[in-house]
Amino acid sequence: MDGLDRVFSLVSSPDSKSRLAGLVQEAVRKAFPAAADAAVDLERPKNPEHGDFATNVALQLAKRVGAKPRDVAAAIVAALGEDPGIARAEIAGPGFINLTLAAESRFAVVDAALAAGEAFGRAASGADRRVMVEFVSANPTGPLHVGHGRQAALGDVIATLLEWQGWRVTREFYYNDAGNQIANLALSVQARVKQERGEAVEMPKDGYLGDYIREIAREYVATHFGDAVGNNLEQIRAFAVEYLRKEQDIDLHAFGVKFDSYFLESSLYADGKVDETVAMLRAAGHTYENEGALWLRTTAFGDDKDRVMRKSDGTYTYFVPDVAYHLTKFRRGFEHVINVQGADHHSTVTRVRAGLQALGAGIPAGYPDYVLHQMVTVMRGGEEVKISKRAGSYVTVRDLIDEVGRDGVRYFFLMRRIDSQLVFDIDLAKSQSDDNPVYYVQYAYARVCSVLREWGGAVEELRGADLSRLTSPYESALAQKLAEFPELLARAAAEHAPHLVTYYLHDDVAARLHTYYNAERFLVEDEALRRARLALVAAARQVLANGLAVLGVSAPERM
RNA sequence: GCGCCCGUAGCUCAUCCGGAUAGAGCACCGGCCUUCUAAGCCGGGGGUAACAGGUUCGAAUCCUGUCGGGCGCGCCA
Repeated sequence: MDGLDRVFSLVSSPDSKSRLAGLVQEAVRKAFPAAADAAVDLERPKNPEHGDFATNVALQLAKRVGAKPRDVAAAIVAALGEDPGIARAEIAGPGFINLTLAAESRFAVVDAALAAGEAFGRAASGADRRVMVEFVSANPTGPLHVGHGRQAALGDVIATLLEWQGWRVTREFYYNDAGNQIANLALSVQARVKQERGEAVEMPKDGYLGDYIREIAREYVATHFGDAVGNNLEQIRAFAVEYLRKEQDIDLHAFGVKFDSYFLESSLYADGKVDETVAMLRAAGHTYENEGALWLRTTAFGDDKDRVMRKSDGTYTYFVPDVAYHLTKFRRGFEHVINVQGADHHSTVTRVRAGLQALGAGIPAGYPDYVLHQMVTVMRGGEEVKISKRAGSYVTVRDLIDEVGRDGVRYFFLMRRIDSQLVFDIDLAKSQSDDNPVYYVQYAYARVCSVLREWGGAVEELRGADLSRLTSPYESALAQKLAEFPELLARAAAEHAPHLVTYYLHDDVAARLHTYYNAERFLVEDEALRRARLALVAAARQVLANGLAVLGVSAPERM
């Protein structure tokens, strides 16, 4: 039995939700054999008077078995019988069944968290299956902008969440290092190179105007010699792409994001993958020629208009290498692929999927998954910040990290729902106050560490504390929230929703800890009571540490 | 015009695979420091969940329409 299984069995211990759900399921089977297949969902009621768990199964079954919901609930409760883990089973409202755990079950999470340590919250549901998360994938034509930052944070944390569920994850970065935009980059740098050398040349139409183009040109001039140096466009292109890729790597490293693989669009041409894809599409019979261009009939696969594959000038649109690229993902063995992109790219979703279907290569219809995030705006001093000196028309990730720090930038990018627009408030992110969520959570962690330092908190000594001494409602509320951590991570992973983790850490753990500190004291005469309280906060510390680890945000022991 | 996302307290936002009295923080009002970080805590006021219909025992949540905001609609990527 490896570590993951061990932890999984711990959090699925006899006190867990899944065991209770099983018991209720069994009771339903006994009471209503005809409805034995009914799904039993347990939820955590918001109102503590409604017990530790509640199920609406009686309400859902009522119509099917032709009885009143409360009568159905009564029959299920009768069939449930006695169980040592359940203190009470009550029928409430229109027909909810509310289950209250025995006290020792309620605090079982404390020992589970202390025993599992850094692994608390991990699960094995991914079963070691492979999944690729592709994210950032910025063109090497300039510094990373704030949208890339949101993508970097989201992609990295979604990947981590999947790892915690037992998936084998590959983080991949796709470089569009071919095509018009790169040609435009090369021409822009070339113009600046010539200007550096005193020639009066104009910037190309639609050229890149940010200061970084000058930086690249200066660096190029400083390292390349000879009269013709400004004329070697291919060399300038290669130099500029290399320069910007290195820049992006530096920024991503500073942001704490690591990729397992980098895939170059240019390799698709070099390896014949683009030609192969075109040949496959033609052979599948979904292409046609019109006005000198080659088209793909994507309308046959749900698109609202057909798409050009090969332009009348003989070059391919970006769409063809995109399809070729996703074909390689499938052929590399990734049956599950998640692409993290800005919502401004949402039109590619249908198109790429249609192209993959048209290949007739046996790729499933919804392939790949997309996570599309909405746009980011940056605020400072109550006003929108739209430009940076270096990039000209946009704010860079580096600007944010330099000003706010890695932890703050990551947390703020993760804090909102993916499909909500995000306002990045620089002043708030920088502030050292409890208004700043990341500061608040990190502070809560530092303060737990301080309490345990002060009052003796070696985890080994706290395990096995007599938790029946914990009787305050603050304590059972905190324990219940800690017990939800594994479920919370499972849900965040399944829904690709890192923001759930930020709200959980802030509202459910950090805020409850502050309340608890104020309500109860640790300096108490009663040694056993003190140990029980310290064991509970030590479990909370572990949850905070693990949650922050998932987010890639540091957990400082002192602040 | 068409497609996707959003509209929840004065402000910033949670809740959304339908559940019980829609929750946090800020701001506002009133309390709480002999002990662990007061950078804190407790209590209070504040809601037609944009609007109008529909489905349902039950709708912020699902469906339809209207209005408002963002993004996209190229032989650019």
